[in-house]
Amino acid sequence: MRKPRSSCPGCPSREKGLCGALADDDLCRLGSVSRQRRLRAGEAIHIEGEVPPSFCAIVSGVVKLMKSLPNGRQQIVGLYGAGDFLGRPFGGEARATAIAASEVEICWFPRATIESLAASSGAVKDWLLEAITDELEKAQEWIVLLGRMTAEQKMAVFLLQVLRTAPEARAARVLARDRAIELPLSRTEIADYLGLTIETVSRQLARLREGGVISAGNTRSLIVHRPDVLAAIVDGTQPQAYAAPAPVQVDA
Amino acid sequence: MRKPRSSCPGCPSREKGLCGALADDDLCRLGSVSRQRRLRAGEAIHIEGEVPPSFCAIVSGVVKLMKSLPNGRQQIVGLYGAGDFLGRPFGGEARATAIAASEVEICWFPRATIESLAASSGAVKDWLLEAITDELEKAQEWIVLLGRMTAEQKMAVFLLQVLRTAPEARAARVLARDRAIELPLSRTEIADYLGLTIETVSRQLARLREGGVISAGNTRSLIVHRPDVLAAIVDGTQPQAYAAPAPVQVDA
DNA sequence: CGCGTCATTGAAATACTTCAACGACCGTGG
DNA sequence: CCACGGTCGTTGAAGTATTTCAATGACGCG
Repeated sequence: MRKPRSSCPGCPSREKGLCGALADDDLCRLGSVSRQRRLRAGEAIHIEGEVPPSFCAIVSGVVKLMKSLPNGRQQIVGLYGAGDFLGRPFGGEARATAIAASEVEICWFPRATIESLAASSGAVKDWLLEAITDELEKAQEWIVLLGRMTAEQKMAVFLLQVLRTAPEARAARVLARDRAIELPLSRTEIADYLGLTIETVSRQLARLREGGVISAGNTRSLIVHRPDVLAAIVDGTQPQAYAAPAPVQVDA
Repeated sequence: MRKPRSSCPGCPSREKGLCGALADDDLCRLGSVSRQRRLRAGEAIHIEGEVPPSFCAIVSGVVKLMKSLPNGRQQIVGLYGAGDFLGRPFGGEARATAIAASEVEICWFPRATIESLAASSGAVKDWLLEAITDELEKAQEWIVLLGRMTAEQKMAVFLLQVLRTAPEARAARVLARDRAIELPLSRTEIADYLGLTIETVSRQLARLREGGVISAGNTRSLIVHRPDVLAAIVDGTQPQAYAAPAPVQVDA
């Protein structure tokens, strides 16, 4: 009957996520009511203004949290990946809409289960507290980016962030040259994330390409030749013209 | 020896703040190690990169949380007032600098006390969780403001926010006409809050003045004649030219 | 093959910034 | 008391980054 500690093998929530903070019997309780779900890109998980009936953990894929303005413009206020948790214990209705940005697998629990789990377990509250604190810190960094950075700097931050969260990031140093990356977002989504227009995003990428900092694969992938230049752009060194093109050229 | 529930009379943390969530004996424990402190505008409470030795509750005044960029530009990432709590249970070093924006009174506790309090009391954790969740939601709204709003809209949001948090806000409806308000921030601070330059802030206020939406007191105070116009500016109705000047004129 | 979506590129418009000068306010010290 | 210097806010003019509008190109799918 009991689920052993080794249940959900390979699920990112088991190690770094919420489920790792759970005692065995709580994990069992959660496991018995959880349901896996697979979403296609564009499908909504919960919608602004509605009370989400559930919490969920992201098993794989990327989810974007968005807010819309009356005029129809949108802004992505958060991005979540494998191991991240979606939903808040307090707060009735959702203040933003969560949508799958790629194909996404989620693990899905009734609201009441998590709430009673949190009520009985200090460890669960601790985990939630820490997760939300992290999220707040990221949000504050994003505030700085949106308030005080140029389009060029925003683009550089974004690319470095993708570099950092790429699958083989731990092994290869973030500043290693000539690394290929997959962009988790479309141009429109990048624009909504960085507070720019899609055209500006496109032009900034073109500029980086011309400067030899990156080179294009297809639209969803590219190679970052000079992450050091991206970093220099972010802290405002590297004023305008980029350094000499990457010495190591890829085949072309 | 025990502090009765009626201790710290008038302190905003007792009703809506953390101290309201405390059991009597915990409150006593906290009271015995707390110290009041008064800060002048500009004094720092804790500094980015340093481990704050303490937590504190704001008794009166306004505290700004700021982050600095390498180029020296600054961005306010949060604003805290009476009853708000400063400091996080997790997280060693502070990720931002907290500075008194006005004359401020704080109630000050050693880090260890709060941490042990949180460890033993579920109610304290709940309070922290709720407080941080609120803060995150505000941060996300600010992300939308910074990413997608024009200077005019940002200014309108700011004025409405001041209107909402003004002392007599509960009594007078937020949308009541001709209310006088005190600005809690200097022009420079408003600029750092809204992600603008000081000149743009000044010009937007001038425009609102010309349109009869507000009128000037001294630099730190003004009268909002038409909060409804401010609201219309925020949702993008009220394209450019403002409505007719306020029918009710102040003496002049 | 043609259509729809998504990305790129160009040219013009514009919102905001930057640079600069000026005015108001405030406390200090003569 | 008034002159002085400093900080802070306002205003103007010029510059620039980003947006907007518009056209074209690439890709995928029926």
